[in-house]
Amino acid sequence: MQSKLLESFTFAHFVYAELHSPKNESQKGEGSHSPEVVEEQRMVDVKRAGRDPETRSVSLLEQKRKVVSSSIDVPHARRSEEEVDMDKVTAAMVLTSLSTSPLVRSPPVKVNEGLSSSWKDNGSAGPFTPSSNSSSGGYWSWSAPSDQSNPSTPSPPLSADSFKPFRVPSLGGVGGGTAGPEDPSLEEQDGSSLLFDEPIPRKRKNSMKVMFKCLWKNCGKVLSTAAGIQRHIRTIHLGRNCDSDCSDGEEDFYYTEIKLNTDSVADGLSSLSPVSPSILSPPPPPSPLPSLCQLPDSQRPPQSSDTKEPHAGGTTPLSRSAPSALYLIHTDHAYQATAPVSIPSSCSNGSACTSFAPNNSSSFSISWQSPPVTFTGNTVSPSKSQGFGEQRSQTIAALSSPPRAATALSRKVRGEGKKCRKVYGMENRDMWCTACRWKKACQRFTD
DNA sequence: GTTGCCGGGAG
DNA sequence: CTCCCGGCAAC
Repeated sequence: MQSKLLESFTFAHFVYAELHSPKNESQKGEGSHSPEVVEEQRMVDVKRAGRDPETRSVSLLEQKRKVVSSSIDVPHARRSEEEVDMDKVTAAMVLTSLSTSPLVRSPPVKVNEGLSSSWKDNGSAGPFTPSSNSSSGGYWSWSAPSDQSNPSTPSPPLSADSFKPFRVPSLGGVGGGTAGPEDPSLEEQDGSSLLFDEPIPRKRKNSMKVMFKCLWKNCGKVLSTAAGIQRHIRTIHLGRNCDSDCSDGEEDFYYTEIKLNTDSVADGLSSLSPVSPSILSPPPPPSPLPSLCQLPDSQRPPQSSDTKEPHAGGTTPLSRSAPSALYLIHTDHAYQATAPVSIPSSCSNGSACTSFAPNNSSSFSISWQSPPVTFTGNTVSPSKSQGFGEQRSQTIAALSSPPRAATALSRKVRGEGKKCRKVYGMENRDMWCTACRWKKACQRFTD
């Protein structure tokens, strides 16, 4: 493994190898390091692929989404011109690879752990340890601080569209120089906390489903993955047949994220949309379980707060040729109109409902800025001249909201009488009525 | 903190 | 369907 690694680092990244190879044998004693190795191998692949168009497709399939975070960090850390170029290429490739894999969201946890450990190792085993300075560390010392500054920045992959930021380098030619180091560190906190608080959350069906809707005129296609929608836009609307290589990220402006509350909505949507069921990926990872809200949060911020930095830099294409986003945005609100019904229930505990925080409404998320402007009630007006999208959405709203409202009202008030639990106690649980045993409404001592 | 129980998962 | 439990709201 090590030798392979070294080989692959021959060109631009011999540096990288230099930093690692001396330590590689000794540093492995900490914990789960196999992921690390794999991760590094992946990174190498990406880099190489950036250089070699032929290997690209192969490596793309292999590394998929996981490279993402690492690939963005590396350039940040060392900003040589080469690295910048690589950065662009890498970002583009990541996009491409993502588009080939609808699985983007499911497994980030494990990956991140591996990643973070890998980066931490980078930091700790870096050339700054006195021992390693002997060889070549001194020369590269300039890069080491940045290595350490963002050692574990794996947060991006956490979210569904976390890859968006990676498009950035290719967009504005950020050049790696302007990117502030603050953002990674900030993200680091969120990501890690989210990740490590609940390593293996109980699998629970999430009622939230994130879809991505094409805003192009008369299209309205809805896909379950951002990558998919990007590709759709790129190929169908932007007429670009080439890979994401030649994409400048413009696609991002032509789709929007939709959050669907209920399964019924999702079903309705999926059945309405021309998406083949096979493309549909499972609902967003149920990972942060107590933080049902938190999950969507973590998905949204990357889109806005994180992407904001680059996007704010240049208010780009949106203005020039945004498709008839208007009616479609309206449609989106119609989708969201179902949200107010459920949001109180899921967010009333005040845990993490920052998804609608004002700071999130960056230039990117037009659709979030002006909530139910036109769609204020659950009432479905029997208007006949509805737009296609509108009509669809209203149907959906009508489908989804009533049950929600009903359930909100129908929570049984707590009975004041003693129940099995109180009467018999926990130790005599077998004497409880079955309902009590199953934590249902007591059947024995009804009120 | 405890208790009742809804919603939903597992089998 | 039974069995169980997370998590919420009321205490």
